[in-house]
Amino acid sequence: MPLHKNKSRRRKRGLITAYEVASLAGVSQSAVSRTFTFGASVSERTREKVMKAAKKLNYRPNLIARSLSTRRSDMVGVIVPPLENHFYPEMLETLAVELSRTGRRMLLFTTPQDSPVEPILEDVLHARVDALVMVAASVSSHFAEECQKIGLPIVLLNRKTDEKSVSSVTSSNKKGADTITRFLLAGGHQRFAYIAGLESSSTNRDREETFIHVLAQHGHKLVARGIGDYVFDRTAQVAREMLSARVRPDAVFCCNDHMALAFINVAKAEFNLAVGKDISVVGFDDAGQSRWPLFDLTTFAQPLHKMVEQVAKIIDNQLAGAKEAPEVVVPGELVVRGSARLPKDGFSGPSTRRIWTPPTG
Amino acid sequence: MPLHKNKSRRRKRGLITAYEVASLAGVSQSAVSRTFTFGASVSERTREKVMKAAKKLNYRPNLIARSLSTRRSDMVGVIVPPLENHFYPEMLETLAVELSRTGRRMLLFTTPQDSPVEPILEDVLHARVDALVMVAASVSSHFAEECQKIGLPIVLLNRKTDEKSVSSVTSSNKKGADTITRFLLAGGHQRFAYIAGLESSSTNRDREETFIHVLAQHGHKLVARGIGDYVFDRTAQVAREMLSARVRPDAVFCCNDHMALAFINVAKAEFNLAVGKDISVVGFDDAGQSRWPLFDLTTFAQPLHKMVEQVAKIIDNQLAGAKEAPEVVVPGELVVRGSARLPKDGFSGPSTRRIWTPPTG
DNA sequence: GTGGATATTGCATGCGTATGCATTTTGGCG
DNA sequence: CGCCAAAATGCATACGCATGCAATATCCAC
Repeated sequence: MPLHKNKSRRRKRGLITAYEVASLAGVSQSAVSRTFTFGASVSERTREKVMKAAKKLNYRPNLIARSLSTRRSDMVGVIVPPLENHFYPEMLETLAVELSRTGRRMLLFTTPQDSPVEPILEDVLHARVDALVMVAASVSSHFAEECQKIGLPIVLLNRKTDEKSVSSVTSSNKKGADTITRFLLAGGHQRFAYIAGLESSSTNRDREETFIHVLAQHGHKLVARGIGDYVFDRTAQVAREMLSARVRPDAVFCCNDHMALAFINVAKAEFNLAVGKDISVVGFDDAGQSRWPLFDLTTFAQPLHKMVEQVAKIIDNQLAGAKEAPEVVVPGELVVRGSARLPKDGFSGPSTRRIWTPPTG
Repeated sequence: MPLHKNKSRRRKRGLITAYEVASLAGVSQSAVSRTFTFGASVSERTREKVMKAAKKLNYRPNLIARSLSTRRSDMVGVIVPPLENHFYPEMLETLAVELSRTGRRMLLFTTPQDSPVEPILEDVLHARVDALVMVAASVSSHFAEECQKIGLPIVLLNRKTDEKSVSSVTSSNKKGADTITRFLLAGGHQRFAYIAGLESSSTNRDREETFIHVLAQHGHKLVARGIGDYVFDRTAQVAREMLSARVRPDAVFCCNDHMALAFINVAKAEFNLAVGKDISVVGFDDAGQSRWPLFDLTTFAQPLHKMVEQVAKIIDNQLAGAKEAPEVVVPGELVVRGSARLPKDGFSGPSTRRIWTPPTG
């Protein structure tokens, strides 16, 4: 059956290859490869011939094949926590831009609420990414070792770890919590409450410990504490209980903006409170919604761009052979809006963005 | 020097290969490959030997190499619009789960506000993804042809197109707008306003045209119209103008929830209006924030999961060789909350989730 | 012009897996 | 125990590109 013999490899997905371009351009496949490899040695004349042929055939190097050959995929695995907290979509977008800027692509993995990351990590490993960014997640020592063994750089974003082989980028959580506490104290508050995120998270620990500590230094302790687990609905429930209690706090520090937003929702909509007057609420992150008129949240801003830049830099260094896994802490600042009563002084910055720093001394 | 002869190629990133597993298991590399290829022909005995060796060496097939060989990357390119609108992070998460469920990984590309997708598409193409999902974006005919030529399935999500080679999944925009309009009419409203998204989007066209049309059928026309471009700040500005105008609308249909939230923010925080009483605001999507106490937004819910399931199904079919590019429309429903004055009747559904449908006839 | 240094080029091979094909083994049945 | 179909296995090669190495071509100074 010669009919079937039609071996014209009708490749459905098979695109133009370097060989075909080489053939059309009258050069070797190597020349084509070199034309598309930055820094390779090709004469201008050859390059032009190749480019012309490539354009004509609409050729682009097959990145899969390139990866196999170079043993680099130029892909970075990114693991994100539940995106309900809008700070993370923002981080994700920032990360996407930054990775793209450094010539890498992003393989995204999400983690459902309350579920462990471990199973996902398996997937990520086999995808042959060049590096791994874990947003607001932690790593087991087992996995950390595993990755170190195969030379896969891991960067934690918005979390820290004790693993020496794992890098991390956070903002100054302790400094932030310290500033917030002093800000609330300077505002003359008396009854402090804390709403915790996941208690296992380093971020929560740093912020809460500092809050408690500085309060204690000034002779205060919490009148209430709730656990929101970084989840809106749980936090809303905590808020209801806290606002219904005999002793109602007049200053609530929420471990992140997302929970602060939940708190404000309940305070305003269900308890008809004037937030910023009847009760002060502060958050941490400076997620976009904090600027929404209904929230107008005073919060310690994490410098998203700088943090993400650091992530990219760490990845670059590690892939370039750096051995140390840095633990980067980027400074943030307290953005003052209307959700908390104001101290008399300590303000700075342009009028559009009010920054507060504790009085020195 | 037998010592040095230990040619154990200390590859930095090079992991265990099928050959090494084969060697340890005492079989051929083919056997190893077959063990890890679903449906391949291997005896139970061989499989066990291989698995044992694989486990011992911590081996997993190199997906890059597999892709090169099979000409399938099992990656789907996903292009998302700015995530400021929280409906999209939700969609993204849903999509991530669904893709993962069907054994695919997600290569994510974001698009900055107000910038064209075209340049990104180039990137995506060269990444050798098996399919492309474009969320709330449109395609040029040029690109559509290009993709069809190389057999790359494209699915638009939350947008339609005239390109016959491009699939799309949307919810019933016209039905939704129709229901919303009748709901507002049944609620006895008199002065209608519309806030448009990007005027070039099919979604906006469908919703706006239907709104205008049904209003006209009942002898009404808009008293105001603004363009929010799906952007919070622009919408807030539009809201300010609209609420300051001589004739203030009593029913505002926002083309999506995100803009409705912006509108409510301004109405409540800046104009001190009781939304749902002084003025009715409805949206479209049922983004998570719509349920927040401060918004309590009445909105036409797009069935996120079903839509995403359809996307996965289309991809499966296309990769299995299907030629038609379906245009799927999934039905949604009006979720009634407190942001708009209620009609007397027409309600159904469990008490926890109030659904309204226009009275028949 | 000439020699030698330098830039360019092509050849051949490797990256790690999947798979067609030929061969061997297994299993079922008489 | 033998025979045949079916299952299992191994061999060899392709996937598309990058790159070390050796062979040429080019360039520059003298």
